[in-house]
Amino acid sequence: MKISSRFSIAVHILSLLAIQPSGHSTSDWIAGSVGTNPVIIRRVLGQLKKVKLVTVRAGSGGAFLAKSLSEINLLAVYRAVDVVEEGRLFHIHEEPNPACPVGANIQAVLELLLSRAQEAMEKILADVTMEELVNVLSKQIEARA
Amino acid sequence: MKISSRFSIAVHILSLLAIQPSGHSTSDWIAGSVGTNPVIIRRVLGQLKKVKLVTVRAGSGGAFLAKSLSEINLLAVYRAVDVVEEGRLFHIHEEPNPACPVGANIQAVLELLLSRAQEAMEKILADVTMEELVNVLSKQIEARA
DNA sequence: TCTTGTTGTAACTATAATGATTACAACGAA
DNA sequence: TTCGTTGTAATCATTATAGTTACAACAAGA
Repeated sequence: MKISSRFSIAVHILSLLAIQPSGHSTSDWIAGSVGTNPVIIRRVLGQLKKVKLVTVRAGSGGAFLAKSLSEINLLAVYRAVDVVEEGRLFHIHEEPNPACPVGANIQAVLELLLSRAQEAMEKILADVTMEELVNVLSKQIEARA
Repeated sequence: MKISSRFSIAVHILSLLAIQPSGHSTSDWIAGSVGTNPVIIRRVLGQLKKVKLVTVRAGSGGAFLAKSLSEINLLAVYRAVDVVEEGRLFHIHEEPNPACPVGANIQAVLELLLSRAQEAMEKILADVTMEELVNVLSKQIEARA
């Protein structure tokens, strides 16, 4: 099991739009940087557009950031691309036997404990903004230039 | 995307073995409590056996805890059933364009930041023992009895 | 020793998600 | 009006999950 690469692709797209704000960022051009098909990019852009993280120009083409980087955190991106149903990172088996004491109560206990683990993960995502990420990325680019 | 229910099934099995240590815990009987097929149970038991969390009696049948509950934490169970490849909760797109500054560096940055999120989640799992879980479960059982 | 119930596994199926791709109508600016 | 682009549907291959049948190997009691 892995969380869909839609998430990392979305972060890649936002980074491009931040670092290359002047360019004509068409789905074709973005796809060239991400290494995938333009349709994949359009689909992710559609999801980012729906939550107003980007604007996309139909017809003439091009995508643009709709918020400043400091206003975008990774959890918002993660939610936007819908890679994990909210509160449902762990799949708890759905039909334990209600006639068995353990079966009747295990779901509630697992939900309680596992949601904590999930929340810890999401808190880290919420605490990282695209601004910080782009800073790290820019330093990395300079260091290897 | 969801983390396979093998994990929650494994926790269910261990809870049963803890709460019902006297019984004859065959895969058939366990399957009745979990609400699935005995073969599913045998496969999970096989994984738990491999890391010495349980012993299983071939022939005459039955599974038994091989460690005390306080020695088993949820991360060990999670690892045992192999639901997430180590360090790979997030699938980072694999072929960004090395000729593009962002493409050439995004993987390293994402790996750094996302592994932190993953580690935060796993730390919670590591901090919960089966002993604590069974305590919570037992209280839940009593409260609803 | 034979019988019985169980485990361990292979093989197969159905279902769902992912990622890629083709195709094309709708759009917008030059 | 043309041309490049977006938005979206449809299709496909691949993979993982969960369930199921089948059966050899096994262990212990009768």
